[in-house]
Amino acid sequence: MGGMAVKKVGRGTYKQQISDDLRQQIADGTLAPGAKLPTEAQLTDEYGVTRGTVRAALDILVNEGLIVSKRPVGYFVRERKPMVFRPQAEFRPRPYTPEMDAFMTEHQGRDPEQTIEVSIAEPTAEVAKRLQLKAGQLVVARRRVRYLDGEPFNINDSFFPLDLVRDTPIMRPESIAEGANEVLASLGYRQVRAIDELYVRMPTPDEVRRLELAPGTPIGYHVCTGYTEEGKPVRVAITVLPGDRHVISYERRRETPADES
Amino acid sequence: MGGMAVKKVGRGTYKQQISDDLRQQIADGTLAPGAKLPTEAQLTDEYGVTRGTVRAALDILVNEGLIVSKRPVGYFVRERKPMVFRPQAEFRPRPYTPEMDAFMTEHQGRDPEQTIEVSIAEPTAEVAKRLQLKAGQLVVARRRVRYLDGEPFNINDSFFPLDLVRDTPIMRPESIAEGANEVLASLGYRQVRAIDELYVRMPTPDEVRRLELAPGTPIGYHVCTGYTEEGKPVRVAITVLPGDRHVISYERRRETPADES
DNA sequence: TTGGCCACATTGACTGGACAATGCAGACTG
DNA sequence: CAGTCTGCATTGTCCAGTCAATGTGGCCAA
Repeated sequence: MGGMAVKKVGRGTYKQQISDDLRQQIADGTLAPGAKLPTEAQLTDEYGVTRGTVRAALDILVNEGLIVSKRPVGYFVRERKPMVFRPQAEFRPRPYTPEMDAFMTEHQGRDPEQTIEVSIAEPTAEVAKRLQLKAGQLVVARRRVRYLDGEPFNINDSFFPLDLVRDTPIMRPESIAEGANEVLASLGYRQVRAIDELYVRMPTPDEVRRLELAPGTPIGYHVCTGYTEEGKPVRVAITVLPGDRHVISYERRRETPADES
Repeated sequence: MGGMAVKKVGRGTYKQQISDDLRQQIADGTLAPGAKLPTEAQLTDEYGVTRGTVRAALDILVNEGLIVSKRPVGYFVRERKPMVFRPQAEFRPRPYTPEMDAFMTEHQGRDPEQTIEVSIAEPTAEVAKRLQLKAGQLVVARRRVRYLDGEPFNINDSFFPLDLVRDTPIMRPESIAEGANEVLASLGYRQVRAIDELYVRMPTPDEVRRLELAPGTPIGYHVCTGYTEEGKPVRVAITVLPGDRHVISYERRRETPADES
């Protein structure tokens, strides 16, 4: 066969074939993370289809989060190095087990920053329900965007009933050295229980913008509700975690030595 | 204005405009969950662009998981009603708190099924690392697909070191009444600690097929490693959770009454 | 009433173009 | 040598069309 290498027919449509081939090459390391893919024009020649078809194939991989396009340079295999997100950290300072480190890439020597914005607002239905607020009750919203090495890493919005935290350090738009939970505790609202909910979904355009997400990046939407000993909810924290930058991790211990399902 | 309603120019490209308009209508309820969108032809007329452009706009929404196309009927707004996935359930039978029910849709009166497939296999690197296996050591893989109302809900693959579970009920391809964990416990490998890792990503084509996922559906990839009192890992369970069908939930209690970050 | 057949509306896949936008590298200039 | 400009390869957007695949619903016959 001469110069015109036209791939023989395989299974499925052209765009399926092309994206399958490329996906395979990414999986087996032929195309390593960070590597440049063939250009659209090259793939057009190679498979003997039009550029539109090649673009459709590449779009599939983009939406799977496997590649990104850097206009006008080319397409590249994405690389991901997630950091560990541990919701338990606030209740459990450092009872870390050595086994964990084995399969997790820690972020060390990176440069953390954050922006803080505090406002008094009407709670969304989502927040009002979890804080068990009556109509008209307001909340204090502390909105943070956290950066690592200058890149946005996650969004963290905390909500407190206004009645509880009026004229406290929580309402100042700056970092709270001792932590917001400690401030609540000193006000008599020590949290002893929390419920975490985690939703997995695609980001809204707003989240894409704020977190500078590449197409095909899903997010974890983490809602944490903190309760006092009496069962009163005093805090809702919503964290948006880009899937390509986080691993969420929990450590659990058996509590009842007896039965299980 | 007469019949030919051509939308005036807004911000961004045509496909951005069109997808933004539709997304807005979905968000504010003009297009309710389950509602049918205008056809491609209608949108083509309405915006005065070609069908290719309209399709590009619709593709955006499909990949955001907001709509699905039902060929050849039309596009529809997706509806999601997630069930609760509680990794803690195995260690913590029913210490349920009433607050939880408030914001979660429980699955009741649904028809659960599952398929089970057992094999002896070489562990993947992912599994071998977590089970701290040496090269050549084999594992028993119990692969399950769980269905609810006839639809696949999640994939659950459990891996055990072959040495530990040879000739036990774990190797039989049927449901284990008392639970695999109890079998392990009776063999002297009672799990008292577990580490959960959760990755958020787009599914592989294989996962799309097995879980019958609609395009634009991300997944939660949950890896649970169970340890005995002595710190020996005896079980790795990998669960693939479609984002549109699950909420992952944890309940936490303060353990050290003292400090926090 | 029931079952089968078929037209039709609608989405899916693809062709073959055109022009715009943009980062990069190499040539040019001071 | 440093800075600027410019050509160019490459991706982004869009047009105007063709043919294929497939549920749906209506029509018709048994």
